[in-house]
Amino acid sequence: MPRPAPKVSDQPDQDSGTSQHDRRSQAMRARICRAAIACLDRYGYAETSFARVQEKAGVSRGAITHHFPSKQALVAATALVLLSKALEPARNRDSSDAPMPVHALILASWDSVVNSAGGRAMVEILSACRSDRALHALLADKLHDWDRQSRRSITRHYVGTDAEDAELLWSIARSFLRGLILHEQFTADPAYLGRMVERFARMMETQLHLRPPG
Amino acid sequence: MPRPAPKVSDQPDQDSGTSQHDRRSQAMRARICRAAIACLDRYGYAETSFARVQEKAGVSRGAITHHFPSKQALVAATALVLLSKALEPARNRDSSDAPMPVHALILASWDSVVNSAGGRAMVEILSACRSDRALHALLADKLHDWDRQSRRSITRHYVGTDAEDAELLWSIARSFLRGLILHEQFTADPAYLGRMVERFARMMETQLHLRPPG
DNA sequence: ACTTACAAACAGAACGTTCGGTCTGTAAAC
DNA sequence: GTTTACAGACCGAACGTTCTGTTTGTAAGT
Repeated sequence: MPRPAPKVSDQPDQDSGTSQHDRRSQAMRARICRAAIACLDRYGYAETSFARVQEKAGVSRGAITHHFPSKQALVAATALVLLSKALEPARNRDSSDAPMPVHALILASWDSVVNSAGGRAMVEILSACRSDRALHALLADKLHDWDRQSRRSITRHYVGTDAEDAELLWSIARSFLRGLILHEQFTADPAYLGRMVERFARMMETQLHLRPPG
Repeated sequence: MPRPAPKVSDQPDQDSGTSQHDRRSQAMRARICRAAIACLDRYGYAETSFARVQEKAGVSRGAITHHFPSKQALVAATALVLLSKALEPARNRDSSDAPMPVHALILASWDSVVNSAGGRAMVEILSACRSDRALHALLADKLHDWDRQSRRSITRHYVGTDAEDAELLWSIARSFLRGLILHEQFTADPAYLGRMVERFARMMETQLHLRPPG
């Protein structure tokens, strides 16, 4: 028995990243995913090709195909990066800091999550999931998990009219903000989107409230 | 002066369709667009190719390229078909019939407009407009016109807290319903979407009301 | 400590397929 | 007889994927 079996999983272990191989590898993956986000935002899922990502990231073709066996695998990995980012605004309020008021939470979600390169890339990915079976197979479970996590995170700090109302309302808010990205095609005035967010936040704070302490 | 100049506009005149040529032509265009809607729904914008539409419509390649010089032109024409359909639920209430209550209006918009093959196709088109410059050029003005028309149609029958509030709220509702199409990727339970629509409608009817008669 | 073995990390050429667009040919309407 | 409405072959480009090198880190044997 000469040596240990080579790593099979493409999901790196918790304690990996210590060796030079792993560190280089992770850095390359992150670099490629960052380029993929930019391409998804600018060109959309269909026009996001290996060639485009390769150019944007400044890496070789082989580097991409080595880490991601297919286009779907690349986009799925990129989606996981985006999802973990999208959980942060709620997560950093979990422990010591006080949660934001509903109005501020919605405005912040729009400004720093949905209406950003990452947010627009995520819309592209969700849209692609509808028709790309391979992508759907790679992402469906992860999206369901993330959704559960997001809803649980909200009910910890906010309440509606009953127990499950808060998560229902927050799902509504997420849907609205996502739809707003597409609404940009209907109006030439970008400020109108801001007015919509503001009005929506005003409506939401009549239904969703900070959970009273204790 | 031998004959009138050949048709240039892809928008048929009001009084056309009388000759056999025109009737056949319009029927073919409608047939192709109907197939395009099905393809956009099932395969998405990127995978909606001439070959797919050709197969779905049961026509030759030449028939498509004859009526639509480019893929973008085909999709743009399809979008116009969908937009005119999406205006109907509000339009048939314009004259004799009484407008629907807010709650019913939202549920009806979801069931018969957004959550249908046409509604999902429209989401694909709006998403594609973000990155496809040629498609954007063909559709931007039409979308802006449609948006104005939709907002005007709403303010005729509904009121919010002030003059422009109703159209703001209706734009919000449209964005939410659109975003809901993409939310389907987050939950394995399709009934959850229905609960979201119901809850949203309940929230909306506290802000948007039927215009009092007179 | 030095060699050897080997797998992972790239690099880049090559592949077959499919795409959107064009181009020629034919039949029917006007 | 001229134009329109199709039919279908054809083309170059771009796509995702696969393949064959080359380099590099690292652990095992000596």
